Amino acid sequence: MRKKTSLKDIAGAVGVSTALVSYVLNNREKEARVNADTAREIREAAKRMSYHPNQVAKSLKSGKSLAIGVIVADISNPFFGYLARTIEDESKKKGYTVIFGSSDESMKKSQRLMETLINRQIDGFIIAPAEGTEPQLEYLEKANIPFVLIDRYFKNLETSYVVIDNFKATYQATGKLLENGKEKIAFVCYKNKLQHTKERYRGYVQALKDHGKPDVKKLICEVEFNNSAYFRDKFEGLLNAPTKVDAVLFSTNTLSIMGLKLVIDMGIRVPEDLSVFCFDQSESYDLFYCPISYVHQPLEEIGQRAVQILFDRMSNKQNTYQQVILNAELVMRKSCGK
Amino acid sequence: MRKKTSLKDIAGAVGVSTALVSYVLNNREKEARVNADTAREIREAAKRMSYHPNQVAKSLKSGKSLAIGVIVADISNPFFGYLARTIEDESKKKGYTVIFGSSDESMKKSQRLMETLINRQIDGFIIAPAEGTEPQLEYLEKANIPFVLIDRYFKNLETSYVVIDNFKATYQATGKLLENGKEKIAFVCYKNKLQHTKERYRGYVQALKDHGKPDVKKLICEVEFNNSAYFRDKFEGLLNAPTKVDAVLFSTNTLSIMGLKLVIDMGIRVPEDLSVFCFDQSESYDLFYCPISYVHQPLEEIGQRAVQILFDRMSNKQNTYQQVILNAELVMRKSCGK
DNA sequence: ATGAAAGCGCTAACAC
DNA sequence: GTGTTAGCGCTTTCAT
Repeated sequence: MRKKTSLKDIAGAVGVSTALVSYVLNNREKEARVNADTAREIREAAKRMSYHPNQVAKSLKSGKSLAIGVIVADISNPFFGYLARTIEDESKKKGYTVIFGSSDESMKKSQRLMETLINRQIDGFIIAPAEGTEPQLEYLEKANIPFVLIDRYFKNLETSYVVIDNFKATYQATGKLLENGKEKIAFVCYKNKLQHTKERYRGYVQALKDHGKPDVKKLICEVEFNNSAYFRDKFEGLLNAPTKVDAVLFSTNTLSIMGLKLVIDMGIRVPEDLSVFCFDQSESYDLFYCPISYVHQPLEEIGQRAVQILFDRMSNKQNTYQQVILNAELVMRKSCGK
Repeated sequence: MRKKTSLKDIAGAVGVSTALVSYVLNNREKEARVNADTAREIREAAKRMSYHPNQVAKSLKSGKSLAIGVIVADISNPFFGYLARTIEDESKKKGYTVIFGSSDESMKKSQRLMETLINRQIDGFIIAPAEGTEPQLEYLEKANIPFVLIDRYFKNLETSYVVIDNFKATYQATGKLLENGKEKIAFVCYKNKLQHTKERYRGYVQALKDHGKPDVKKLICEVEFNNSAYFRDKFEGLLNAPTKVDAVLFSTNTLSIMGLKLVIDMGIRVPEDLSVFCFDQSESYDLFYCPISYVHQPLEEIGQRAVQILFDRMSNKQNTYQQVILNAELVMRKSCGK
């Protein structure tokens, strides 16, 4: 069993042309008015010879790959894993295959990934874009390859996207901590120029300002990606500083986890010594000794909407940009004190 | 900018044949003795016209897709997410694209996934096989499509695989609990016939038997996949039973997490009231109020070895089956009492 | 109701 | 050194 069965093999076996076989196996026998008996014979032969249509040949012919590319920062991060899973399920329903790739927030890797997928004639993209990837998106635009951004977007680029209202999310979370009487609320975020990062930052700052606390410089801890040693230093420094932080708001799930580990290591008690507000979701928020309050993103809806928008675009049902801003939900637990 | 540039377009622009363009852009100008100037012109034109080789056409021609398929239970489960990430990175190094899919431990979904990927002319598979998928693997074998199993394998099927010594893992973990003086050690596992499940079960039972405790019936909690209500009932029942369990060994990460949540809800103190030993890895094992002991699988090595074996097979360097059994590592923390 | 044939983009054997 | 051409497996138009 070396070689795969092709349409031609079946045609030969049944004694008809490949055209007929093609019609029948694509269930288009009616419109092609194929004889019912011939059709049956073809189907039987296909089954008997265990025929599998060659999607590569189909794609070459049709110009459609029936595949979409999904670029996230890291598929092993549960945040993206869950998003990816939703996208996978949703796309499968429409007969599409999904090809995932991790960019590690790197422009270079994102570029390579995108090229690979473009070479594979991907029909569309769903992307959580890394910093500085605007030109890559502009290229997609120029090349007329539909795409939808998730999680982040670029202010100066008109695209479709599905994100949450990040400003509101941190504004409200900070507000809750303030309501609970916290005076020195720290904010931990990544250092980058991505829209979602900036919005979360703005939301936090604005909330403090609106409560007569414009002096935030010493409360903010900006750290680099993929550098946990740096994070440790920086955050430990903040907690030990004379500022005497009494609450902290983490702006992503990875930061939250790293932060909580350090909190344990330092023997800091939550919420007695420190109130904590996290972001995204994690099993750990339930398992930490003090149940963690967090900003919950509707990942399933984000994935579904992104797929919907992409498919509308790909099928030309919709050729305007769609911009969806969803609300995050504050899940209140004991960790933000009282 | 509607249509993509093809070899022919470049050939036309430069005024040469497509053959030359093909040689040059595949860096085979030497062996084809292409004029250096012509080569330069071709490269320039390719760049100028932003040429991207059509991988679909290449695949059709060559019969190789330069893609491998990876089937796991659920890409959103960090265990598989991490494994997937390793496989992605490793494959990318060799110029291959990876297509992931989640089977949800369902034979049907696994079957559909496999067909989709076969239609796409995938060059090889890495699979964490679901229960009852032996026929699917036999089909791959017959169709001469290379594959490597990970995490699980089938005793009655000769295949390549990379797994851990599951018997030893639970045997040793149970041993540690016994050493710590635990008398009634419960075991929580999924109810299925997969080899890794059975081995973990056997390891636990054997350890108790070797310590003169052959009576394990009342200590074992077997639960169904994707049924957390069922788990809750069953496990809560076990903890409340007159048996008075003083330790519990969970046999997967998902069971561990569900179990720990219940332990918290029930107000059981670890390790005072109950010692706990978990499986796989999770951020939560560090963040639980009592650091959790666990059986750690070398995920990175599993992924790397699987990719290596698959590529050796695909390049015909190796046409025998490779069976790798790695050791898991016991990470000892406070949760297993003293 | 069915078949012949062109062509999707690319490679490679062969001719010149 | 370079061009011509067949063909990978499939779809689809046009004859018959």
